Amino acid sequence: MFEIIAEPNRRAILSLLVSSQQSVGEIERRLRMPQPTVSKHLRVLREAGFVESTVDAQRRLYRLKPEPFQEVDAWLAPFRRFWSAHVDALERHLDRIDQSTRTKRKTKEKTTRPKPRK
Amino acid sequence: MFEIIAEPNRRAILSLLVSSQQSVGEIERRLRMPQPTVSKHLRVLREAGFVESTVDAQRRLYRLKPEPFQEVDAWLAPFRRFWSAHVDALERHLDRIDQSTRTKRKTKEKTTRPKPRK
DNA sequence: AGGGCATATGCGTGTCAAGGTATATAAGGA
DNA sequence: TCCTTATATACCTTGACACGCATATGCCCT
Repeated sequence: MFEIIAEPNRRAILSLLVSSQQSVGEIERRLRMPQPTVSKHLRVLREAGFVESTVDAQRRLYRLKPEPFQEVDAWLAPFRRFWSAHVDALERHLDRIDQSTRTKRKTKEKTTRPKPRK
Repeated sequence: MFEIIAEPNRRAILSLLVSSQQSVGEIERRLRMPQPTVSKHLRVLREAGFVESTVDAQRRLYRLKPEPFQEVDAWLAPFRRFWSAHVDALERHLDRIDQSTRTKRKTKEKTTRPKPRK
């Protein structure tokens, strides 16, 4: 599953689909990627459950499926608990990325974290 | 960065380090992985900023660094907003994984669904 | 039916990364 | 100093995969 999102073109496709569903041609056009490449990546994404497609005449409309993303999130969970212990230097980092999100998150996450034992 | 965590052995190492820092020998022993393999993966992880090491006599103690995980989380963020629109059957799933996080997130996120055009 | 558009698939090729084995570096203890 | 432990690196081989190109499949329209 991680191998799927390790491929930059596939991540680009996923990021494109997050706004709304797209046809193969639209993806090809927006990402300036040869059509067989798009189709092949879509196949991989479909078989991995990241996307699904519906038929619209000759076109196929692709859209995201939530499950794999949740699995990634689930894998990330233990590490999230870990890094919330290190909220010092990374506050600045998050500030740069998204000010408002960081602020909200900060108010609701307290730093009660497992310490390194040993 | 995604290529880093795409490798199963590396994910195993990261999961092992989440509890506490470990020496190369401990990782080798616990994961039953040849020592050069461990060292090579640790090198990749170190150069990608996932881990750092301190010297303890002849040993090197490796521990996690938070930054790359935050980046993964940041990449996941837009998709998280997406899948929270599909919160039906997966509610139970998330409940099992992390009760408090899910609840908090849900309160602040609205359901903005892309509509099927056509 | 035939032609054009939209998408999928097959094949050959090059690249890159992981594993195995051997060896190098370095610190500790006798 | 010599030996042992701990970790890192070098070299080679192999397999997976992404790409380009060509072609196949399928639907629409006239």
